[in-house]
Amino acid sequence: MDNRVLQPVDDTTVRHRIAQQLTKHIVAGNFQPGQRLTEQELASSLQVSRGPLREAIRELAETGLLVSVPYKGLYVRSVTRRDLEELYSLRTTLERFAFERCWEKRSTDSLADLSQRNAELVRVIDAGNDGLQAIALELKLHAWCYELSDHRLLQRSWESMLPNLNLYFSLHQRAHGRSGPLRESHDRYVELAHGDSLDDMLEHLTEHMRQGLATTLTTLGSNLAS
Amino acid sequence: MDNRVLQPVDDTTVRHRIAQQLTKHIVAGNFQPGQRLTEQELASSLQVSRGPLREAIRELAETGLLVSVPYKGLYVRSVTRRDLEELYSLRTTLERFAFERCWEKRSTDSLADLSQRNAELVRVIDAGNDGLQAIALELKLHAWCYELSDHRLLQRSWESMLPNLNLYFSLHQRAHGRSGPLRESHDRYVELAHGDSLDDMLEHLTEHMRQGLATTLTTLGSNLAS
DNA sequence: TGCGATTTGTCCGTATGTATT
DNA sequence: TAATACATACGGACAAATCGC
Repeated sequence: MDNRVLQPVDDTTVRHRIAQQLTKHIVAGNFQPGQRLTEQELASSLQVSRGPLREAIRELAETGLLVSVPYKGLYVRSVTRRDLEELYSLRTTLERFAFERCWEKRSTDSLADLSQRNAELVRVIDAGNDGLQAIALELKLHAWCYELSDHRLLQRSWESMLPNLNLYFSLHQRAHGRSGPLRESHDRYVELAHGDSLDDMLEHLTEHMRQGLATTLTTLGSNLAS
Repeated sequence: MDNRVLQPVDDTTVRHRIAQQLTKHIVAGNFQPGQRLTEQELASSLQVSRGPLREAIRELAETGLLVSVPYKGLYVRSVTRRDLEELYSLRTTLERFAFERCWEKRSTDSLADLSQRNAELVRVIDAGNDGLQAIALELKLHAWCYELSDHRLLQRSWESMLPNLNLYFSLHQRAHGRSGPLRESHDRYVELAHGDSLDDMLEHLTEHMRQGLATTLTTLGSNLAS
């Protein structure tokens, strides 16, 4: 029942803690998109030295949350319409692939797991007071097919998309006032995942993504950069 | 005519040079797969301090060429059959997506560019004395659809696969004696890219990948780890 | 055009934590 | 258990590059 949404964390290294802290701050909106960050500020505010901080910066730069330009500076990623379209289209491709890969691997246990994830998502949505948690649970629901696909490289790709998805959803929510994902938005998704037609699943998945992009674009609207 | 295959490099930072050097050494086989590396050795042999070295290590660890286990050590990636299958399957998915994306963007200029890349590949293969160059040119040929797709995130995905593909092909070549890609292996690929049927292109692409994986697996055979 | 200030990049010495023997 | 080797982390220093004046 506990079910930590966050990945089991290595608290062991400072570098990793810094990376998590930075990710959290960016997603939570404590930094403005496009804002410039200086290492000295970060180091002193996070109470760490520049060494592990710079290593953590390299990791976040790989996922795209931070943009590092040699000798010029460090910037928080700014989200453009193009970024959203690219992420959604690539994610659609990868999630379709994940379902193709996991389709034959489905079992009663794993399907029960999927339903469980949806139930928890619905529960938190109904509670209605923790949008960030709802976002995390929605992503945890979508993670199901990647985990089941048993494809480590695909899993890595998903995990590299995760921070960006978290950021986009979080921006969406802050723009839209308070609203996480819709309550029934994944019922058919889960239902089709239980069913017999992979084609139906893929088609709905594609439409689900298209819909998500559309609402995100309209909601964010003028809040997008460049 | 020059046409540097390698990306235009920032020589500006030591960190970047280290990352390139390490990549080159791993691909060239100067390190054994699974071999443990110590920072001090690397730092002294590369004549750099541990600071930028550790940052470069983070970058290579993200692409998978190096595996870093906190407080234990740093290891050169060892290639398993599963790794090959995963990379080929994911690459097939992404390259199909790239062609779908770039299909309408094709022009006489870009198609001439593609033919040019194939011509250079064939020329180096015929010369027959530079396998690594042939590998680089084959990858440059395949990069065409990613570049034309005008999808930065997809492009990034391709670039993160590149070092691994380089490594696999290089292993293949060292196991097979001296042999780069086959001379006519991409003629039909290029021909279909000029054609009118996206479906035919995608089908051939998928088969091309399947074939590549098969030959790689049989050639490497017992040289694979675990 | 140059100059100074700021910041990133780099190096080194040292101390601590961890794994392995 | 102790000891060794190494990764990790810290802090200070200097060099290099960028930006504003």
